[in-house]
Amino acid sequence: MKKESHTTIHDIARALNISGSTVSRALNDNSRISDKTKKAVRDMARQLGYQPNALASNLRTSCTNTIGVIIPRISRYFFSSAITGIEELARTRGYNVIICQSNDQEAREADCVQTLFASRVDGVISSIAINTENFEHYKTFTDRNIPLVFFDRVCDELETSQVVVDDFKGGFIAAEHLISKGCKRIAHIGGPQHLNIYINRLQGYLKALRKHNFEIEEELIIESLLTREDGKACAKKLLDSPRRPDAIFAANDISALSIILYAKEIGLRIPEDLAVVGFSNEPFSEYVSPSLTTIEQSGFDVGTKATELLLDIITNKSGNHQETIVLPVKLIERESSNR
Amino acid sequence: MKKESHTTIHDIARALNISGSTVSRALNDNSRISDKTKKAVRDMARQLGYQPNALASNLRTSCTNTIGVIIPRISRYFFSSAITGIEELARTRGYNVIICQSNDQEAREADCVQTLFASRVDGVISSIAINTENFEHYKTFTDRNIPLVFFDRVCDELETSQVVVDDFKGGFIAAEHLISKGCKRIAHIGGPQHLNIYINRLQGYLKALRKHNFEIEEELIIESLLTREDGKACAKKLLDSPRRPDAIFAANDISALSIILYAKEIGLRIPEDLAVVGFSNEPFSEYVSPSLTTIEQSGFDVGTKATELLLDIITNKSGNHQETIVLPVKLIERESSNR
DNA sequence: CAACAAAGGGTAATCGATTGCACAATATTT
DNA sequence: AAATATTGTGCAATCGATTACCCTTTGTTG
Repeated sequence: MKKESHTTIHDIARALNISGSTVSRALNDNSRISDKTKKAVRDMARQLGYQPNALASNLRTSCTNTIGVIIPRISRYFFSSAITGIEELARTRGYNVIICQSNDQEAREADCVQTLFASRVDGVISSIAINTENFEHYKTFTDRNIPLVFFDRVCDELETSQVVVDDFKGGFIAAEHLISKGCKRIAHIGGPQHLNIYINRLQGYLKALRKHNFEIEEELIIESLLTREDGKACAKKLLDSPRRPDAIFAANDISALSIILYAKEIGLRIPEDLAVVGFSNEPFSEYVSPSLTTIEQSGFDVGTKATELLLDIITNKSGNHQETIVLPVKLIERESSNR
Repeated sequence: MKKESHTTIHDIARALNISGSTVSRALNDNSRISDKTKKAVRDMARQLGYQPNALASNLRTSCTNTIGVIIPRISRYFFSSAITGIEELARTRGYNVIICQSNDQEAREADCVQTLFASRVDGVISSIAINTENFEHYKTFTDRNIPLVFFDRVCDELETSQVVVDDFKGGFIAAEHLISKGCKRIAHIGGPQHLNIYINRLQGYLKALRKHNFEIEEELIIESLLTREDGKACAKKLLDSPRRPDAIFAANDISALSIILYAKEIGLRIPEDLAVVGFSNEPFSEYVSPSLTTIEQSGFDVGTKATELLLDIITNKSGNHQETIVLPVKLIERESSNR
C-alpha cells in the first residue's frame, strides 16, 4: 500500500509530460482539451490514485462544496430523518454537510450561524429553535447572498425559500378524525404561536371544528412548549377540570404521550373516556399503550426537498428564490382514537 | 451591513502598515511578536470583522480541522446522542464534524471511508456496520497514519483506540437481575457474534448463569440480526416452543420490543409469564407497555470520550494509541421484569 | 497561396495564510 | 567599546488547483 503523500495534478502532468493546466482542464472536462488527452489524463489519474485536493480548489474558486444545517436537535426522529435526506442528496451531488444543533435555544442558534459562516459554507438549511423570535443572526447569510432555505419551522420575516409539511391540513384531519369518532369536546394543546407550524396546526383544527359547527371554547385551547413536563401540566389542566374534554389533539407526539400517561395515572380509559391524537409519528407512538393515533410527516422527504431547493439556488444563482413547497401529511390511525 | 468580500490578513496589514506575516503571527499568538503589536492586530482584526479563511490556512498546513464520523444510522437514539457528544466537544476545540451513515451495510461503510478520505479529514471516529466482516477499507486511514478511533462496535483486527461500554457487565447484571426475580429458564437473543459488543453481552449473561449454577441450554441462546422482524422470528421460536423460557434477555431494545409485542399477541402476561430485559434504553423503552427493563448506556458519554481520545492523537501524534476505554452501564428496572 | 480562424495546450498569476530565512534594532556580555 | 545575544519584523516561497492570456499547429476561405 502507498504511504506516500498525496498525488497532485502535477504528478500526473509530469508522468504524461504535459502541463498542470492541461491536467486540470482535462479533469474538469474542459472543451479545449482533446478527447485523447482527456482519456490519457483520466487513466493516469486513476493509476496514480489521484484524489483532488478540495482545499486548493476551494481556495481558488472560493466555494467549499459544503452546506450547513441548523436543527433544534438531532435526537428527534423527524430531524434525524431530515438529516438523512439532506445528506443523501447532498453527497450524491458532491457536497458535504455540516450539522449544528441549536438545542432549541436562540443563543445557540446564533452560534451555529457564526460557526457555519466561519466555515464558509456554500448554503444553509435551517429549522429554527422553538424560542427564536429575533432573526437578526440570519442576516449574516442573507446580507452576503449566501443561499438559505428553511424547513419545517420556517421564518416568514426573511425572504427565503422554504419547505414545510401541510400542517394546516394535518390539524384539520386530526380534528375531523376525532369528530368522526363521535367526540364532542375536542381540546388542543398547541405549540408556541410565533411558529408557523403551530399556528397552522391550530388553524386547521379550528377550521374542522367550524366546519362541523362545533362551539369553539377558549379554555380547551392551550399553548405549550410541548415538552414532556409541560405536556403533563397541560394534561392536568385539561383533565382535572370538572368539564373535561373527551378528546385532545396535541401538536406533537411528546405531549400526546404526556397526556396518555397522565390519563392512565388518574384512571381514565383511552380511547373510551378520552381520545388522543398527536403529530409527527415519532417511532415510539406505535409502541405506547395504547398506541397513538398521529399525523405522519416525512422528515426524509422534507430534507430531500430542502436540499434540492438549496442546491438549485447555489448552482444557478438566478431565478425565484422564495419558493414554498408544501409536502403532504397523512393520518395514522391507532388505538388512542379507536372507538 | 457590509457586503464587501472578506477581509484578509493583508487588509489588516495594510491598515496597520505592517507585513502580512506579522499579522499572521500576531493572530496565532507567536512568541516572536510583541504584545503591543499583537494587541494592535487583534483590535484591527475585530474592527474590520476579520474571519480567517480556513481554506487557505488548511491548504498550507494541510490539516482541515475536520473530523469524520461513520455510524450505522443517525436515527438510532444511541448514535444520535453519540453524535451530540462528538459535535459538542469537537466544536469547542475548533473542529468541524462530517457525519456519514453506513445504514449498517458494509459496502456503504466503504463508501463513507472514501468520502471522508477525499474530504481529507484529520481523524475519524467510527462504529462499524452490523454486517462488516472485512476491514480492509479502514486501511485507507491506518496506512496513512490518519488517526482512527472506534466506539461501541469496535474492530479488534485494527490496532486503534476504542471506547466501549461495559457490555460484559451489562449482560451480567441483566441476567443476574432476572435470576434475582426468580426466573428459572432465561433465554438470550444475541446479536451477530463477530461483533464485540454482542459477544460480551452473551458472555456476561453466561457468567451470571454459571455463577448461580444455572444449566446452560443451547436452545435458549439465539443469534439474531436484532431487527424488528428478526426479533419477532426469534420470539416465535422461543415462545411457541413447548418448553418455553420464563425470561428473555435481548441484546437490544428493538428485539425486546418484538418479544413484548409477540408475547402479548399470544396472550402471555409480562412479567408474570415472561420477564424481559433489553439493552440500550432507547427512548421508547420507557413508554412501551409494559415498560421495558433495560441496560442504560450513554451515547453522549461514549461520543465525548471517543472525541477526546481522537483529538489527543491528532494534536499529539505520539504516545499510546491503542487505549481502550470502558464506560459503565446501569440497570434500569421497569415493569417488564417487575415480579 | 496568403490571410485568417479554430483547436489544443502552455505560462504564470492567483486564492489567503503560513513559515524558513534574513536582517535591523536593541540589549547584554566581556 | 567591541562582540554577541535577543527581540521584533519583513521577504518571498509555498500549499495545489484554477484561469486569463498567449502561442503554436492545423484547417478553412477567398
